[in-house]
Amino acid sequence: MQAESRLTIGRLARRGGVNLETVRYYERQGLLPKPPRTASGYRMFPQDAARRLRFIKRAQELGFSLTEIRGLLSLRMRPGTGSADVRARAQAKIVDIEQKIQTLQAMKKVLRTLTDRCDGCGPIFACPILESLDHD
Amino acid sequence: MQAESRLTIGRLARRGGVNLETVRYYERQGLLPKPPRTASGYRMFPQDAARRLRFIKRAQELGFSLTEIRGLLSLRMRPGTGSADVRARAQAKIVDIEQKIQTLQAMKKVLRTLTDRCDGCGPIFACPILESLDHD
DNA sequence: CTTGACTCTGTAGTTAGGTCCGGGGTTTAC
DNA sequence: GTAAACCCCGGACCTAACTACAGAGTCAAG
Repeated sequence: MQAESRLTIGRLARRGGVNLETVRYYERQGLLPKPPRTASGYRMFPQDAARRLRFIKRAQELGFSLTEIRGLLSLRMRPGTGSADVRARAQAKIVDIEQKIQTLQAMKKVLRTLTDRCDGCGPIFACPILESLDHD
Repeated sequence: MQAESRLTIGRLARRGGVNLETVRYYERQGLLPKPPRTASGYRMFPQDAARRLRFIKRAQELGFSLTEIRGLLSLRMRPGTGSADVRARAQAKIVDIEQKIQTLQAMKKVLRTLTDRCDGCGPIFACPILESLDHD
């Protein structure tokens, strides 16, 4: 009925790799903007809703809660109003992200010494592996 | 009664920055080894249990589930048996971690263009910010 | 013009990861 | 030696983030 340029909820769910009910849930939670409806009440999502879904999923895998993700998604510039606030929030998020990266890098390093050194399985006993990324 | 070298559950919880009940929960879930008990049944944890708690918390913030964390914690070398398996699992985790790092770096980059360019708030309208870390 | 796949709303159920509570023993500090 | 603070266990409860269902309307294919 509609052109291919808009997605029904089912198509969107498949493209975004999530359950159909999840799409509705995200809409209720304000993570997806309320889409226009057809005369009969069907939701018709813009194409880029799928990208947004995938973004949400990725951010979740990185430990962001839906509330935090809502915050991230709201970080878009409208010229004039509130740009200083947006800037500040973005900067805070950057710090947050940098910390995550650092912790992950520390984890990776430890895991790599494990795979490297223990290749021939030398004289290492139960080395206190993961405990080592502590220091604070 | 006991020397300072072992922790009661309450002390451990405070040092690890978690609720006391969480410690018991983690013990049940096999994330903390079952500690020895005093004659009256009190748990006495070794000092490094606190480090382990903090590790768990951090890993959670990075999006690892308790099940995955249990897997990470079991990656310690016992010479001889199963070291090839451990090696393989560690390598898989490294790949996993690298992906997380990459996604975070992409996020960070986008946020930085937001804070940098929109400093004087130039001619940018609602730039499709976060959607841009998509490409796959 | 009917049949099967899709959609709607609203409500209920599920899972992971905790958190709280009550009734009871134990330890420590005054 | 007793009150405050701590610990035990088992089980109920809680929040976030889904997921399923029921009962009814809609759309597309043959």
